[in-house]
Amino acid sequence: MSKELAKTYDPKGIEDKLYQKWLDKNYFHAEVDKTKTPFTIVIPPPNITGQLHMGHALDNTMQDILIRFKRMQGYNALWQPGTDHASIATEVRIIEKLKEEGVTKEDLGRDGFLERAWEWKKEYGGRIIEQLKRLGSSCDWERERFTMDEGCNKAVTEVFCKMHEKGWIYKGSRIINWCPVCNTSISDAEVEYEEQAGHLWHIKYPLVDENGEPSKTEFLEFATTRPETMLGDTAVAINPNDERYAHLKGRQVWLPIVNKAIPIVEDDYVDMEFGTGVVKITPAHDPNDFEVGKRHGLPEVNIMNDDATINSNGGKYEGLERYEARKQIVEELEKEGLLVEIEDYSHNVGTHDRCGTTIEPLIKKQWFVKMDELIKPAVEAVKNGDIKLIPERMNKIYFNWTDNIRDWCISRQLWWGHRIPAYYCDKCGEIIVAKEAPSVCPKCGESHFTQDPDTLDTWFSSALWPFSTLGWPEETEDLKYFYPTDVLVTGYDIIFFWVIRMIFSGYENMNEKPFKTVLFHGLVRDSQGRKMSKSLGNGIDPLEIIDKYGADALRLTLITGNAPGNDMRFYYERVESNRNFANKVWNASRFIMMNMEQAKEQTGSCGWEVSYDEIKGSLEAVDKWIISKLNTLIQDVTDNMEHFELGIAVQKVYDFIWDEFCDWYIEMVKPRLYDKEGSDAASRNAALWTLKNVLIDALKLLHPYMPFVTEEIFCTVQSEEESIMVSDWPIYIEERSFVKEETAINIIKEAVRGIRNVRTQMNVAPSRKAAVFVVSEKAEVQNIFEDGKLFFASLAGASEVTIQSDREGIADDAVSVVIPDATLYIPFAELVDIKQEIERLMKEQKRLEGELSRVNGMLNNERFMSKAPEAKVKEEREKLAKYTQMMEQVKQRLEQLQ
RNA sequence: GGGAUCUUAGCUCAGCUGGGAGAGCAUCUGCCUUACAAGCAGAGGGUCAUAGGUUCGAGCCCUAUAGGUCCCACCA
Repeated sequence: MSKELAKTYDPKGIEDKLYQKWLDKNYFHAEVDKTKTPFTIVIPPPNITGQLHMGHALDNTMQDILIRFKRMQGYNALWQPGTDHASIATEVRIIEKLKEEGVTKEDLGRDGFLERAWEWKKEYGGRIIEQLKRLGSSCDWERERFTMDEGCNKAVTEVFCKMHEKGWIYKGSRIINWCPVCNTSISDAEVEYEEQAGHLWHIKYPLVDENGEPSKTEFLEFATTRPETMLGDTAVAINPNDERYAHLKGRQVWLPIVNKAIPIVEDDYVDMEFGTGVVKITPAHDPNDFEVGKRHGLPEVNIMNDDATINSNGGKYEGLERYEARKQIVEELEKEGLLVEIEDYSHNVGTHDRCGTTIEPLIKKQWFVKMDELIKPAVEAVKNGDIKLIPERMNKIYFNWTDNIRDWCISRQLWWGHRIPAYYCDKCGEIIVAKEAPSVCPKCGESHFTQDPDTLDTWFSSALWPFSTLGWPEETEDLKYFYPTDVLVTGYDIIFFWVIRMIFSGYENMNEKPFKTVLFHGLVRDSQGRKMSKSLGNGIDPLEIIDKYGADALRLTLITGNAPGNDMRFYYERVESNRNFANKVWNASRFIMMNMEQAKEQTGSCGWEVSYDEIKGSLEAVDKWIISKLNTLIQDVTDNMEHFELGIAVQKVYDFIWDEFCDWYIEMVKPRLYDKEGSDAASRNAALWTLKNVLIDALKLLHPYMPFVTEEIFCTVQSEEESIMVSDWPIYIEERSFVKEETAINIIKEAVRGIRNVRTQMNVAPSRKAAVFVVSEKAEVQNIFEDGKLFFASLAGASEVTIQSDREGIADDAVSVVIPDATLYIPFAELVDIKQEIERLMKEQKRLEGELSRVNGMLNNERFMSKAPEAKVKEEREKLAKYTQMMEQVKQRLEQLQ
C-alpha cells in the first residue's frame, strides 16, 4: 500500500498487465461445481475473417458486464468463447486473395483450396480473439471453440442425419435464390431487398388465331420489369373474374422470338387492378410464377446458366449476359411492333446481402429444412415466456418471421464449410445420408460413392452453438450443468439468421431452450447517425479508442445512455468524458490512500482496518449519510442489473461516485483529515474507515463496467495478491440505512448551496471568508448545524459559524438565505445593496408562491383528496408545511428590510 | 401493403409499473481552494412533435395527424 500513484490515470500498460494477471490466476475459467449455481453465456462467435468493430465491442462489453457481475455475486460464471468459420464470407475473402496471386479456386481444386482456407483460419482466426482480450473480455479461453472443429462437425453431422431420418431435411427441386457472382444458392434470410429505379416494359403478345398462327390484329398487353425472362414464358395469366378477358378463356397467345404458342391460364394471383390485369408467367425464374406454374401444370423452362447468362433455351441469345439480353430482346420486340411503352418504375430488387449482386430466382435441386413442425416449440417458448426477449417488442418481430416461415435452403455451392453427409451411389444414384461414407449400396450392392459436393449454410452450425460448444452430442457433465445457458446477447439484426434457429435447434436436439433470456442491442452508428461501413470509411476502430482512452472509457461509452435494442451514435466527446470519469475515480482513490498513509505515519497504526461493528460507534452523521446512500445504491444497481438495465445501473454508480462521494463526502471530511493536532483521532479514523470502505464497494459496483481501473485501484488499496473481479458483490444491509442522517445532511447541503449561490451572485471572491449565522428556533436543526459546523464552515466559505435561535446581534443589512426551518445570515462588512437584496427575496417569494399554489391546488381538490393514495397526500401536506414556513421567513425578512 | 420505433435543453440521448423535467457535451461567470484544470463552484437554456381523450393527476396510457428511422412482404 505504499505505492505512489500517478496524478492522472494512464491505462496504457496497466490494462495488459492486469489482463495477464487474470489469465495467470485462471479467474476466467469455470468448471462444473455442483455446490454453485451456474451462469452461462455463449459468445456470438465472431467470423474468423473479422476485425473487431464497434458492434463486437458493444456486444462483448455487455456480455462481460453480465458475466463479471454474476461471478462476483457468487455464481459459477461461464463465458463460452469461440469463432465462426463463416463459410461464404470467408470463402469470398480467400478467393479475393487468390485472385491477387492470379489463382482461382478451381485451379487449386477442392482439397488445395481447403488447405489454403485452414491456413487462413490459422493466421486470422486468432486475431479477433486477441482483440476481444484488449476489451477486457473475461471469456474462459481454455474452452475456445470453432464451428468447424471436431466436436462441432460431429454435432452438425448428427443433426443432419437425425433430421433427415425424421424427414425434416429433404432434397428437393424448388425455386431458390441464386447469387450468380458467389455461384451459390442462398436462403431467404440472406436476400436483401433494395429499392431500385428501373423500368416497366409494356409488351403485347399476339393471340393465336384459329389457324394456330399469331394474329395480326388481336393482342394481349401486359407489363414486366424483366423482359428477358420472356424466353422462359410458358403462359400468360388473367384473373378468372376479369370480365375484360372473359372471351379469351381457353385461348392461347403467341410467344414472340421463341415462336411458340402458350396458354392463357386463369389464376387468382393476378391483380385485376394492376396494369392491364395480365401477367406473363415464367415459372423457372420467378417465385410467384413458379407457384402459378405448379397450379396449372406448366412446363418450367430454365433459360439461364449459373452465371446469369442465357443458356441454349434462349436460342440466338444464348451466351449473352442477362442485362445485355434484356436490351437486345427489347430492341427486337420493338422492331416487331410488340413494345407498347417503356415506363419509369421504381421497384424492390432482391440482392445478396454479402456481395450486393441482384439475385436470380432459379429452380435447383437443393437441401431444405422443413420448418412447419420444427418452429412450433420455438414459437411456444416465446409466447409463454419460457424465453424472454428484451426489449419485449422483439417478440412481434420474432412472430412476424415465425408466422410466415418457409423451408430453409441449407445447401451451398461452396467448399469452405460442413460438407453435406449425403452419398450418391455411383451406379444407381441412390442417396444415402449417413455419418460415415457407406461401404455398400443397399439398393444395388455397388461400393463406389460420391459425396454431395455442397456444404451447409454457415448458420446451420451456429444454430447448434449453445450445446455443441458444451460437448453435445456427447452427454457431457458440462452440458448437463451449464445448459440451458442464461443469457444470449446479440444485435437485433441477426434475430432471423441466428436467434430463431438456435431456439428451434435447442428444442429439437436438447429438448430444452438454449437460453432463458435474449438481450438485444442495436447498431453503433457514427456521430451523424450513419451505419459504420467500409465503403463510407466512417468506421471507428475500437482498438484505436482503447489505445487512446483505455478500454474502460470505451466500455462505459458503449453502455451509458443506451437502452436495449436501440441504436446509438458514437461520439469521441463521450469517450473523453468517460476517460475523465476513470481519472476522477483514480484521483479520489489517490486522495484516500494519501490520507491513510499520512495517518499511519502519524499514529503508527491503521485504526480504520476494523469491522463495521467496531467502528459504528464512532461514525458521524456525514459518515452515516454516505454509507446510507451507498446502501441504497447497492440495492438499486443490483436490481437494475438483474433486470438487464445496464445503462441505468452504471449511470447511478457514476452519479454516486462523482456527485455524492467526491463532490460532497470527500469535501465534508477534509477538515477531519487535516486535523493536524490529532485532537480527535477517533473522528479522523471514522472518516478514513468510511472513505475506504465506501470506495471499495463503489469500485465493486463499477467493476463490471470498468474492470481495469477498478482492479488497479483495488489492488493498490488492498493488496496485489487480491482481485476485485473475484471479490464479493456488495449487498444491501438494512442496518446501514440512516434516514435521520440523510435528512440532516440534506439540510446542510441545501444551506451550503444557498450560501454559495448568494456569494456568486454578489461577486464575493472565493478566497474571502465571511461569518455565517444560522438562525433557527428548532433545537434539532440547531443540533444538525452544531454537529456539522466544521465542514459546513469549510464548504460555505465561512470564517465562523454562529448558531442561535433569533437574529439578535445580526446586522440589518446582512444577506439572508432561507432554507426549511432556518434562515442563514451573512453580514458582510461593506454595505450590501438593499434594493438588490429585496429583489432577490421577492424572487424567492414568487417561487414559493408558485409552489404553494400548486400544493394547495392539489390539497383543496376534493377528488384528489379522495382518490389519491394516502402516501401522496401526506407527502403534499408535508410540502405545504415546509413551504408555508419558508414563506413566513421570507416575508419576515422582507419586512425587516423595508 | 403490414408492422415496429422515434419525435424531451443548442447537439446526442436517459427517463424502468403515470405523482413536482435529467445526464454528457456545448454556452456564460468566477476559481491553478494542499485528490483531480481530464478539475471545482455557480448560471442560463425545455407549453417533453401536433390535436383530442382517459385520469384527482400524463413526457409516460388510448386515438388521430405530421415528420424521421428501421424491419417484413412484395403487384407482374
